[in-house]
Amino acid sequence: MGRNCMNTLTFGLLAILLNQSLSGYDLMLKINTFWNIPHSRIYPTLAKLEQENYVSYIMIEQKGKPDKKVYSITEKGIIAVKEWILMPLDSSVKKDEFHLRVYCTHLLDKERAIKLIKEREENILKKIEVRKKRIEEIKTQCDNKIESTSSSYFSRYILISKLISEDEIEVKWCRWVMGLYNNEWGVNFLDMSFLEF
Amino acid sequence: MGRNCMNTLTFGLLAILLNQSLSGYDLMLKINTFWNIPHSRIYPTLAKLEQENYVSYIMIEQKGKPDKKVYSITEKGIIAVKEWILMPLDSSVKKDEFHLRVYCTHLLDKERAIKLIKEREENILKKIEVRKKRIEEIKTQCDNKIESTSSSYFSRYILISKLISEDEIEVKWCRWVMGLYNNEWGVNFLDMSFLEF
DNA sequence: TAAAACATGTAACTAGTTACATGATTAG
DNA sequence: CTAATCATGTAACTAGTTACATGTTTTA
Repeated sequence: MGRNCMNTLTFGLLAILLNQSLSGYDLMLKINTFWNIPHSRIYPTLAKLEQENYVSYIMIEQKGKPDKKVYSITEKGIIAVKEWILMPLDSSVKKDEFHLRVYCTHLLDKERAIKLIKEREENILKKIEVRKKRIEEIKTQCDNKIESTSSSYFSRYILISKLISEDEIEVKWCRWVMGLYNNEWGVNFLDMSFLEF
Repeated sequence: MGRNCMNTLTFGLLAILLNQSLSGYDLMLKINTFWNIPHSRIYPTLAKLEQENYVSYIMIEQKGKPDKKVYSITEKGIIAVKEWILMPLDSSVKKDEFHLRVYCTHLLDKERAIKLIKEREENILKKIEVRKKRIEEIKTQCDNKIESTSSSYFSRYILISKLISEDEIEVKWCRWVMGLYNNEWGVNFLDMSFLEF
């Protein structure tokens, strides 16, 4: 009850509510940018946050759609986020099953290996398209200039830039690997020229 | 009992055992390259894999150290890995609390924001050092040439190259963001010149 | 002399996934 | 007419974390 119930998910929800008041359903959609959480975790967590006064909600009746609870962050919630953002951050390794498969590519013949890498490349290219549309939306919303580092547009802009840069480097890596499979290498491939970007 | 008990962890353990026979303790250390798993999950999982004949073990008595079980992959285990590596891979978003904090940087003053980014940069630079040592070990082990894409050195080499490239791009991003905080930007910073690497 | 490394295991907990449950509207 | 979207919730499960439990040797 009175014990500390704050975890990454609760801070994630509060972080999103900093910028706008949203329903549990919309929070679920938004938090999927950060990591995949199903609604089955969102709703009980919001109920808990509301009990502990980190958020409050109002019922909104809709026509043609079910009623919804629109949540807003409280003063207590804002203070909690400000404390959390400066807490020591553990740099744990993220689980990525693709990396585990890359570790086993030597088991595959050339065609199957290239298929694995090609599919990855295509998935990432699709992600980049979505993100570039998102960045255009942000630019439009703030009239093509970000007034200061204390604007939430700034945070969103630097984050999406990070995600795109990581995707772009992965596409380069995919192409480098496919090149290696197509014999575009000699004994000198170990000088890692791929990394000189 | 007879039901399918295979998950990402079981395939992770089998993938490592493909290259070398190891104890549960050493498997725990190795799998930490991919994601953090404590020994409390490793030991019961290995017992289950052994029951289902994906691995086998021999007891090794040691002087000055506790006895250990050294696990090896079986034929059944190798077949399972070969099937798994081609199974459809869900491209789910990885949980990264740092990204969530970046999303809130506009709440921080310049000094605190730079501290957050600087600490991230330093952590990644340390990771890069460790990985560059690892890549040198791999190069030494295979006498500075990777004979073919069917060698396990190839898999390990392309994987570590991927991790290093991702770390390097994140360092660049950190420096770009710190530059923005130090007013190295005009209205045109939105042209994303950072991404032209 | 305290901590870390080596080595294996279990217990109790929190986090995350999948399925069950309901029900209207809209798009293909 | 079937699936997707909007909308909220619970139940049952698997995955992952932290703590308990034991014991030796080596390093700081």
